[in-house]
Amino acid sequence: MKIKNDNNLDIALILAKHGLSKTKFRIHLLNLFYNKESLTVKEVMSKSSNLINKVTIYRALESFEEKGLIHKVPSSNNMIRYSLCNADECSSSLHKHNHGHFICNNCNQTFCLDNYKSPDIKLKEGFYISSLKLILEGYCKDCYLN
Amino acid sequence: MKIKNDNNLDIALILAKHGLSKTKFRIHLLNLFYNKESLTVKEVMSKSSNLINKVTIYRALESFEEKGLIHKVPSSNNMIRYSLCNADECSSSLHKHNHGHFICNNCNQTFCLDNYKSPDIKLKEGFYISSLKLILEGYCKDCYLN
DNA sequence: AAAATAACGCAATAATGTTGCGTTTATATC
DNA sequence: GATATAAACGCAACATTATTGCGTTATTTT
Repeated sequence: MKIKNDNNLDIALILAKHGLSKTKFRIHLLNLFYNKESLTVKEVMSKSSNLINKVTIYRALESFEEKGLIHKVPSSNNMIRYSLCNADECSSSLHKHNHGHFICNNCNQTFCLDNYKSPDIKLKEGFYISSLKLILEGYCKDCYLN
Repeated sequence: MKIKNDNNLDIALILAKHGLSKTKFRIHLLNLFYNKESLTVKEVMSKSSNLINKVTIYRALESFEEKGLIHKVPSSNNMIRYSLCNADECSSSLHKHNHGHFICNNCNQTFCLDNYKSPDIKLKEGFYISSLKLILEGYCKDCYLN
């Protein structure tokens, strides 16, 4: 039986296509990403078995990023946050995400702003852009009112 | 004699206007910001006397931010980066920087992209935006070629 | 099935950030 | 200018987040 997520995607196949071994944990991890906007190491920990070692999490995230599956979302607190890549637009060398991210200062939930299109930025000659991201921070509906 | 930076600004006066004590270190720190685009704690350390305690640095940056002098620049590594505020547009409660920041992955130099104007983002009802930032990461002229 | 490669777990360590508290320095008041 | 008040500082201890080396286990390739 194939392992599928809520969106009916074949998670194991996606791992294979990106040259990643399909271990129990990595299948679980990729599923997490397909079911949530973005994740920090801490959040992955809390959504995984206590048995999984933190080193494994760090290394899995590193591999996923190298293979172009996920990318870092810049944030103002000191925790690295990862988000699924837009399969068509990203490669391991260039991450271009033309949607913005909204991060709640309180609950750390992250929302993608799909309707935002990035501007056409022109840098000075010689500069190389490897990623372009719009970051909004504030309070989400739940946290702002309470 | 008044202490002035390269731009001929009265640093001590700026501190006073923001309700901050003008200690040797804080004058030095604000000068650093007026002479460089952005700074991490690590960079402040290396540009300060060895005698200054790291706790003092953390607390000074926190105060500067609370008083609306500097703001956090989101980044993808796990180091908090601060940048001078645009005096007219920022208060302690709302940091709106409608220029982008380019951060070099190699040397960590940060460049302001003044010619970029942020889009007019509309979030769902109930959401509150406290900051809006465009982040570009890549390689600067010096690091890309070498 | 065996060999090669990738992933994992453990333990130790590094790097970054925080807290409490007593002391010093700067600012405000007289 | 002296005194009271408040802010900033330094130290030591601690907390959190991230990394490294290495031997073992699991997955993939042949």
